[in-house]
Amino acid sequence: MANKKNDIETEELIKRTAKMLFFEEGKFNATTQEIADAAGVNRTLINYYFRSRDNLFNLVFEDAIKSEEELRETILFSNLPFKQKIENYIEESIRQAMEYPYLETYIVSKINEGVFYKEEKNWPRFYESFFKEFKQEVENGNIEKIEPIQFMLNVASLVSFPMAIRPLFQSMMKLSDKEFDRIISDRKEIIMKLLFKN
Amino acid sequence: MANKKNDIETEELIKRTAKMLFFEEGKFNATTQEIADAAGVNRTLINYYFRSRDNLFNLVFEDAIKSEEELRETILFSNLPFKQKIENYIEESIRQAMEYPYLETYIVSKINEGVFYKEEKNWPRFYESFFKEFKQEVENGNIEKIEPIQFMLNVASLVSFPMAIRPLFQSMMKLSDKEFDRIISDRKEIIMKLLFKN
DNA sequence: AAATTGTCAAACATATTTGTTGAATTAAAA
DNA sequence: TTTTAATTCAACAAATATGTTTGACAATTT
Repeated sequence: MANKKNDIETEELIKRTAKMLFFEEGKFNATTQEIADAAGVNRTLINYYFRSRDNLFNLVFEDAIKSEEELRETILFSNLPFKQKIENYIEESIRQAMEYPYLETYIVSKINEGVFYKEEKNWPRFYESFFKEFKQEVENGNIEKIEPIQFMLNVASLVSFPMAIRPLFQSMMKLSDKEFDRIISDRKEIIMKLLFKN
Repeated sequence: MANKKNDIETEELIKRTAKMLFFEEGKFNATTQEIADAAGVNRTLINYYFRSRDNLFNLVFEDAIKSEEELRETILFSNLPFKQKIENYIEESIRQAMEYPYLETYIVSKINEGVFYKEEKNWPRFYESFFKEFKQEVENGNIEKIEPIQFMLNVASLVSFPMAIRPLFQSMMKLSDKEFDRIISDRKEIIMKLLFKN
């Protein structure tokens, strides 16, 4: 059994193409035809492999959520010192954001459409150890005293928002792609200096 | 000539309803039928007043852009001291964001769809005076030395992002509406402390 | 060689949405 | 009261998107 000619390739190709259209080009409402064209395959293959458009969309969406979760988890729950964790997180977020500029926006807009968030874990508890470390840093005088959740919001905001509004911001400020990329690259250091006292 | 019965009301009602659906409820893909239902009028009236769906959408979109521009301009180019300006801007942004939680996301997603940004002004020049003031603040030691554009990104990010990801963040962190509103309300002070040294 | 699998192509049914039209109704203006 | 403008209703055409079916073809297993 298994596969012939193209092996799994085509199924993966379609998924990857959808991913590219969504997250790299921001075409959130791509039709099956557009996806098929971009992938260079027949439209019927989308139904052949994924049964329905919704199915494909959900698969891609869950992949996206998962990859964001993994990013958070692997870094934030590592054994590195707190400050190092944050630094790695910022770095990795920026890297991901440059690869998939529209990923954040896509997830947000999906949630807005009512796509429910899979809540397998109890996040507040999950974050408890992280919060503990954070409080320690505050006590040590390395971070201004605020709620941990506000700190998280600060980090996420400073990292993700610029990418989310990239098209708007670029056209407003008349920035070339290159200029914007440079600005983003400079952000890690800026954000770190904002978040930590020393 | 002029108007009978309902005066301008209905036309305005439809526009306001669309605005509500988009910016308060996040229904970015609302159909003409949905808008008509929400407004309690017949669907044909949308064509009657706005000729086409696109037209209505563009009107609402331009209104949105304009109100954001006005917000920026009236505050950032006032005669208040720099720090006061920023404080007012944050305050007003938060207020607007609580009234229209999805406004920011809507604009971003529209831009992503390729709706061009009306560039009547040359923003970089427009911001020059603001940049000047900023540099003065840096010299006075009130703000960490960074590029003005990075400062702007910081402000916008810290203010707008939390609202943009509200649904995602709330369900992730299991926060009630009330709790989240409280967190947002606390942000002004937090952001100010982050941005200014003293 | 025969059966299976992946792929394409064309055609079709169905659903959804938009925009239009014409007739009827209501209420206000003249 | 007559006229006019706002509004509803029903029906329809056209466009677009989805999902299904069927037949063909090629390549690969069996």
